[in-house]
Amino acid sequence: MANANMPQSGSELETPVRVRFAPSPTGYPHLGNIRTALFNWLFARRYGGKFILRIEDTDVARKVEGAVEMILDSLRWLELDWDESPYFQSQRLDIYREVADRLLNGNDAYLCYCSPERLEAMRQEQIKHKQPPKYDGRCRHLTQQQKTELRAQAITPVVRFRTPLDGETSFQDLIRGRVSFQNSTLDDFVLLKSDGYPTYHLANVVDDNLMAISHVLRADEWLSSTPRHMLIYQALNWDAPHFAHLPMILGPDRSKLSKRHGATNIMEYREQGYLPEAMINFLALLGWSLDDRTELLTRQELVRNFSLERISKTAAVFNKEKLEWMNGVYLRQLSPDEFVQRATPFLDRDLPLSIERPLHSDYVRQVMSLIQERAKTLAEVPRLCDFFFMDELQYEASLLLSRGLSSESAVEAVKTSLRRLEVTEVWDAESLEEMLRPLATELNLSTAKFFGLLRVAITGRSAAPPLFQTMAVLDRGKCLKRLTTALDRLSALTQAQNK
RNA sequence: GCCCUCAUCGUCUAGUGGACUAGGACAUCAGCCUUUCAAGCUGAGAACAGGGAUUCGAAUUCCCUUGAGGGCACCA
Repeated sequence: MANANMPQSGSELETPVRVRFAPSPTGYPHLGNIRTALFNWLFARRYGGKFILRIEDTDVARKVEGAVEMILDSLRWLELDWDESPYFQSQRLDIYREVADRLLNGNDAYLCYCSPERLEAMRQEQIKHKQPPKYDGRCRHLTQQQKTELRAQAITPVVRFRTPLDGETSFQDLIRGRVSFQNSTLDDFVLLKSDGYPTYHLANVVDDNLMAISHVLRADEWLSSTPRHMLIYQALNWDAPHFAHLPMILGPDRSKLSKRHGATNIMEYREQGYLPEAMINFLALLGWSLDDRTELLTRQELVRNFSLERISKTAAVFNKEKLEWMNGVYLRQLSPDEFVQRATPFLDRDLPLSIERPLHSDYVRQVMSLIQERAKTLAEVPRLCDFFFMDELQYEASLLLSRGLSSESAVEAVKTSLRRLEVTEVWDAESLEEMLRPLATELNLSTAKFFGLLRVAITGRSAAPPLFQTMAVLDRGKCLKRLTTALDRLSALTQAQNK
């Protein structure tokens, strides 16, 4: 791999590292956008450089309300802090105009009066004839007289770059090596639109130069526009930054990430209960690896070890199961207090409204200690523990009779349990187990059947945290009440069966 | 259609000519643990796209084919 230009350590840098994340507010940021932001951030932090945020809002028509805030919120959520307050290209129009004029004066650009309709028709025609769609250059060689006439028609022209007709343009990509393009396959692309806004190509080059960007780390989809950018740099006599085109993140169908791939907006992962530290770890491993075995890395470890050499060239399919697993690992690593703190907003949000707020924090703490190792996301915490908070449990009476338990022995078992529990002195998990385990033998039931029965009676479900701990957290009153209810449901069931 | 890029288990990846009977992780399956679930532990199956060439020796280098992705706007 060609890494001659890559910084080896802070002291050997030819120029300070300055990278940027340059999203356009035409949509909400998704996994791919954020992965790009992360790699830029890691690169800046690794080499003691600057991470710059630039909003590329040069498309007035496609601007999405709230997108800028969403971008900033995403970066804040993941703690990808930027060093220079966000730049907005829409506030720098005069700068691009000036550079466009300079290109015009140097004959590296020209005014084009072609209507969008003509261009569209031209493209259709080219596609129909299986020709590559390219601007045909009609306005490239206008005579003085034609120019005067067109100017008189009050059409606002666009500025197009005068792409060399032959030769080739190549550049060194830090990840892919040398990449070359025949200029003849390029066309005279637009630099300045008729609304006075620059296109991506112009604004991008101008700002990267003005902001002294040293390395452009961007997604692979930009690779084919890089020769255009190189041509602009050359025409302006500017040094180009180093380029590194990152492998794309693909949806499960192996196509570019888009709305139809589900949770498109990165903030939805927060809603779904993913931890930012898990997101960072997971995203870092999409296209980068430390070695042949390390999966779990802290932010600090990522910063210390990140390097362009270890970025892979292959596009990666986003694998949600692995994210879930990793999130579970991070959840279990949290201290109990921290878990409570992180889970509480989700409990407030998703527990049934009938449950009184605010939740009792000591009680929540006890419940969470039983839930922490069972959750893969914070969003599933409420439904894992709602029975701890509810008054009435909804469940099918038949659920009490799993594993071939007869209703007669179930009734007997619940009755006996109730009698004993009513007089149990100490209500903690250990005492409860000491009392109930021998009872299974006494009732001539397997522990699986007996405890399974009690579990459904106490929690309303067949899968729950360990029975005795659950009973201990719920108080005696609640447990006895639930057992009584279970008894009622069992007799109702028996009566129904006998009819 | 043209241009560019990429190609190792289902998925993320390790691998930079010999240490590869190709390693790890997720997922899957089986077993253990166990009052259920989860976690944990043990184990299993699972890949170098195909064909040439270079070489004493190719997952690793080169070429071709195939496949995949991206780009070809007054969008970014």
